[in-house]
Amino acid sequence: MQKKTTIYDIAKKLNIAAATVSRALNNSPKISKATIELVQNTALKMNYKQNKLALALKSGKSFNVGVIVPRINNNFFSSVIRGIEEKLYPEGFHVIICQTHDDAKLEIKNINSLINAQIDGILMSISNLEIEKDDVFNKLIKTKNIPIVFFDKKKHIKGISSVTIDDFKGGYDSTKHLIDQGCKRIAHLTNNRSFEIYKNRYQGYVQALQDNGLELDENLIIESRSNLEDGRIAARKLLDLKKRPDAIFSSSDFSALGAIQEIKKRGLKIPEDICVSGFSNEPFTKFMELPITSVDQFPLEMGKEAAQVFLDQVNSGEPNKVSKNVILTPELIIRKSSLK
Amino acid sequence: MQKKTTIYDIAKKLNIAAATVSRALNNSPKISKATIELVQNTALKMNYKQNKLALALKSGKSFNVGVIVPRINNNFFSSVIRGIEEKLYPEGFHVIICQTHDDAKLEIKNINSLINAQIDGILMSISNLEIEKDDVFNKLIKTKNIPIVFFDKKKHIKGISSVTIDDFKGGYDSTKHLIDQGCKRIAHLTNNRSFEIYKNRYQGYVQALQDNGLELDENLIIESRSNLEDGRIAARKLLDLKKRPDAIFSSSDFSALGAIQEIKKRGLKIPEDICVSGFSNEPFTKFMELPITSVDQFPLEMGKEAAQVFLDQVNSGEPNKVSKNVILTPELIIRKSSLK
DNA sequence: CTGTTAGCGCTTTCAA
DNA sequence: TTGAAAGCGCTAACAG
Repeated sequence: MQKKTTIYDIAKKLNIAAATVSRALNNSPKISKATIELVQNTALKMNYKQNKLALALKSGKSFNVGVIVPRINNNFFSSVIRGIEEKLYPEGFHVIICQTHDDAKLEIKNINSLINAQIDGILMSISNLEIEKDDVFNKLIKTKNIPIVFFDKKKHIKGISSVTIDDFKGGYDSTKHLIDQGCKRIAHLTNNRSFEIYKNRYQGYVQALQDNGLELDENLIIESRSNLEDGRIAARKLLDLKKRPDAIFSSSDFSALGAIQEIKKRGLKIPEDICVSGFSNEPFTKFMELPITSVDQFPLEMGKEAAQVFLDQVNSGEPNKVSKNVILTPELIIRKSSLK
Repeated sequence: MQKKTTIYDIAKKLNIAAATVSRALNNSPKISKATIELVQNTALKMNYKQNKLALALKSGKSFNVGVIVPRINNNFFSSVIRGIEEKLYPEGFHVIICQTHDDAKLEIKNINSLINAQIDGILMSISNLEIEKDDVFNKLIKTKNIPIVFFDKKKHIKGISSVTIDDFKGGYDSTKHLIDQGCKRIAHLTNNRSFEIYKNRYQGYVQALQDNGLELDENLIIESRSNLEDGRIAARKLLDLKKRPDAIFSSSDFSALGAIQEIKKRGLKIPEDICVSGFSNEPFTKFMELPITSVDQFPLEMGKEAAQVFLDQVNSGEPNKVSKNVILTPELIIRKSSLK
């Protein structure tokens, strides 16, 4: 194998100083056109590749940003990531993706790994609240001078920016739509309401009921995680009630799908007997034989916004002085599962 | 903001040499227990974090490996990545994920970005063949001394390892199963057969027909990409034939789903009128009201194997001397869509 | 067991 | 317009 060519190799070959090569490569205005051209041509010929590591060591910037998400194999997160990439690539940043698999320990580990890798910032959807995150983040902000941007799931921490959607509106609109369909007993599949997103969707649901003179029945509110199995279990509970619901607003497409499977299994008809709506507008909601009403969170936009906030902070010079909270507006997508 | 602490800060505080600190931090056996403990404790107190960049610059290794895939938002690729992570994290490597979105230009760009980031290896599912990849890769292997491992989609290049599944068997088994169901006119949705995976699935299909005395009808073979729309289009063509098929073996779950949608739209019954099977065992094939027969490619295993091959090469000292071709065995998962 | 020194590849003062 | 030299943080060879 042949050694990588460095600016010294070029310098030696041309009998000039390495510093000159460096400047020429960077198109410094202080260097004569002739030298610049000469250097750049020889660099090309010698197959020179800049060593970013050295640059990073020197400048203290790595031009890498870390993105932490629970998992990448769903449309929502992978779209957010795509949005981040689209915004950041042109600026010369690379994107390092880490998955937490909803494991708090792994999340902390990921953060530390990223710090070690000298990333210039972290964009993340926080996946755990049990550990005293504030400490971790406060240390992060103070010790290093690294901007952090939360998207989707956030925690309110001074100095940390966030990009979220108006989950309250998402919950409100979904519920209102079900009410408009004539539903009177609307159930809600919620999730850990320590997370703002779930709390807000829940509150939107409550408000819509209230605004329309419907009573809040605690029996119709079930906490479950965002997966099929939990959706099925929740549906079972609801269908076993003496007075079963005539609609379900789920804060997750996955549990909505689970619920649908269970409802059908019992021989009930959707939307005739029970209307169902989900949240996130995952592609499968559209592809199903029975397409599912859902709320689009504009993940691509969310990613772009998060990246923009990061860029703003980095470019501001004082990364953690300015922090910003962006709230995007979601859109209810009405499909067969709730359309009587 | 406070400057990051370096080994020099620790050294100064303890009145010892930086080298000693470095050794102590690395648990060198040449250092007294007392010093080691002292150093490590002060390091902890001073909130010292090793600067991996400096380490990388020094050692020439970054402990980062790059993974390049067309996209991360499908189960297959995200599972492979998960497998890679599981194998590599414990070894101290980090995983940088890049998406090509099937764009050849972007793929080359990604490779170069990764090289620039000084990654220690590349694991990838190659997504384009049109550019003279050999050159790119040969240069990569010779100039740098970086191991490359192909998984899923590969190209046969000397010195490059690969981990794939036995696609021939996947194609053969699927077709044989359809034949066993009594199907006589079995169509095949293939894809660009310049890629070995599609060629092999196709050949398995052909062989199964032949072994069972069925004739190969070119009209029943349609080239399409792995998405719903292409599946629909292909199905339309097939259903418009004078003698329409009684089964479809698709080399993609996505186009299988598209085909199913089209078949239903025409009022035909699955599996009664037409049996359908896909490839990849994407989760939705299981969740559908009509679960789809598919071929499991064991992506988690594939990722682990690819990572192992990478580790073997790195640890061999001469990364590109040893290359290895691993072939995993797929499994046909039979579901309603093909079970008469 | 520990210190000194050099060097990974690059940029950036300071001088010329 | 260019060169010399220092330094980013770390490790490793050599010396003691």
